[in-house]
Amino acid sequence: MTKSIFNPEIIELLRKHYPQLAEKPLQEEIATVGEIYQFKAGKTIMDVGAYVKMMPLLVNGSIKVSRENEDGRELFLYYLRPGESCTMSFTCCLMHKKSEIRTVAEDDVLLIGIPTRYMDEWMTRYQSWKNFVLTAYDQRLLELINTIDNIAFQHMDDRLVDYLQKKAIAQGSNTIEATHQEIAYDLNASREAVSRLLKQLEREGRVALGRNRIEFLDKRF
DNA sequence: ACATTAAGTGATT
DNA sequence: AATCACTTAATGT
Repeated sequence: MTKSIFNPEIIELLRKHYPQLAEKPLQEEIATVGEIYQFKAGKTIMDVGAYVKMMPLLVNGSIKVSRENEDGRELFLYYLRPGESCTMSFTCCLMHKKSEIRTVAEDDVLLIGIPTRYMDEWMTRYQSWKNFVLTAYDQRLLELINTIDNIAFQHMDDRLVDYLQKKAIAQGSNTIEATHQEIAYDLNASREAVSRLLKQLEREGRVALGRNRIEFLDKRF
């Protein structure tokens, strides 16, 4: 059993990235039971089927969240940004369920991990915690509905642009480093489809293409 | 120079 | 839109 030590560094991170968690006792409790974790780019943080033992509060970097279906095919869902937390982990924690999703560090990641056993009681003890969780849920749900729309209506071109924009934001650069194959895998599409759509975007002057590289020329991101 | 991997293309379903 | 078969281009050894 690890001894809980009050970590003032966490208070600082909370103040900076989670201003909505303003209650002093809550901050102090997080600083006592929470731990700071670092993950290198590309590292899997939580895999499908694993039991969730902590809830992450993302501080730095981006986390790619994707789902894997029965055939082992992957589908990109969304990116987590600093100030956001993984909605899935709440449910998984509370119900002691295995993870349905995989999370991978898109770039170098810094997060505060909170052991799952506190989720429940904080919901009743801290108003700001409750709000934080519910707001996160609401936002994520809306975004997922959006994603489902895109998939259901099979607008591959829109899905691709959406994906590229999110990836650009997640990587904090207008130049994306990825192969067409990798993108296709994330979108559950064929490589050729991605190549053709990217070609078209290039003809429209929206992107510049290179091997392993897609540069966004659009200014809005 | 050669092998390997990424990307582009046309045809077919 | 997926798959196939093939070409072309870029990169590593």
